[in-house]
Amino acid sequence: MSGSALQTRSTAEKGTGAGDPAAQAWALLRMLFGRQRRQFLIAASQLELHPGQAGALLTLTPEEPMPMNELAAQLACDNSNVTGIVDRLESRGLVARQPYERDRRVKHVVLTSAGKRMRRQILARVGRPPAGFAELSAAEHRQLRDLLQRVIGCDEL
Amino acid sequence: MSGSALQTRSTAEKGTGAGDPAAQAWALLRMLFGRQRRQFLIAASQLELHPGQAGALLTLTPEEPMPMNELAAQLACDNSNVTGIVDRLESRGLVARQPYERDRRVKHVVLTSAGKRMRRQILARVGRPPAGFAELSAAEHRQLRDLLQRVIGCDEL
DNA sequence: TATTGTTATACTCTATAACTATA
DNA sequence: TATAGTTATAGAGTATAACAATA
Repeated sequence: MSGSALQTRSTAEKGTGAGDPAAQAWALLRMLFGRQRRQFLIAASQLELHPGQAGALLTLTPEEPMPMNELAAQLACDNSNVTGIVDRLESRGLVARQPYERDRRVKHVVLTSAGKRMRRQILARVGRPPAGFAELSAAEHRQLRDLLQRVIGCDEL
Repeated sequence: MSGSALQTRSTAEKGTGAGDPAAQAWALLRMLFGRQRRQFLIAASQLELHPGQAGALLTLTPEEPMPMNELAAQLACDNSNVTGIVDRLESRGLVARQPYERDRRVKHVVLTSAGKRMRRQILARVGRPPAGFAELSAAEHRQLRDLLQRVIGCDEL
């Protein structure tokens, strides 16, 4: 389990650019999604984490605890699944379960310091933008940010 | 296996917008990645496909056959893994293995017509851009496309 | 000798259903 | 009655190692 068989090819990224600029822009975004996914899987493998475990570590914020419930929703999987994922992360000392006083059915998941360290390692591998990103000017970064805000429909940030 | 427990929440998408416009733009892109991933998992579940199977169907193009080898690289997983995924897709009649004359070690995977139909169904659920995307003007679509081209470092398209 | 794909193994992911404890 | 989390189960994903066929 050392990620030896994983590679970073980027072939088969063609045949998607037909049509108007809107279709082309969306095709480029989907290409970015694919690259990001591959990079994520490779990073997880190198850190000896299964994809679900790495996803959970990224979903958990270093600051605030998250109910198992919410974690399942973020990972788009069943609650019973999260039980197992948190079990394994807990047995490796990466997360901990905390009781929640205000509703005693709920358990909160928090990153341990080892978990925060591991999360930073994942982010160091997948959380950095591609090389071309840094070459944009400050004005272009603002332009891109504003366009993405409207695409997402998110007024915060 | 009917996707009943899957939801589309979009909470916990905050705390990532600190810093300069570049960091904000990248945070927005990562937010889009997360949304797209959740949408993909929900779509796969609704179509009674496991994530790996749906990923394989999306990776295969309707036109040209792909070696098992290449499919494994695209999915960032081991060759032995692809054997099982293709086995199950083949038993459902969604793909077929083809011999490759020029190198008889290689087998090509092709989508059957049922497989192409299923692929279109996946794309109908995850291949459409978010609502905000359609609201951009033609000029803004071109702007976004050009910025993304430079981010990706891709001169085609 | 190296590579493609398969098999065997062990472990993890995933959803469903049934269960406990709490609300 | 409804909800949060667990358990049990069955099937699928995942990497490693060993193997056969081919290059």
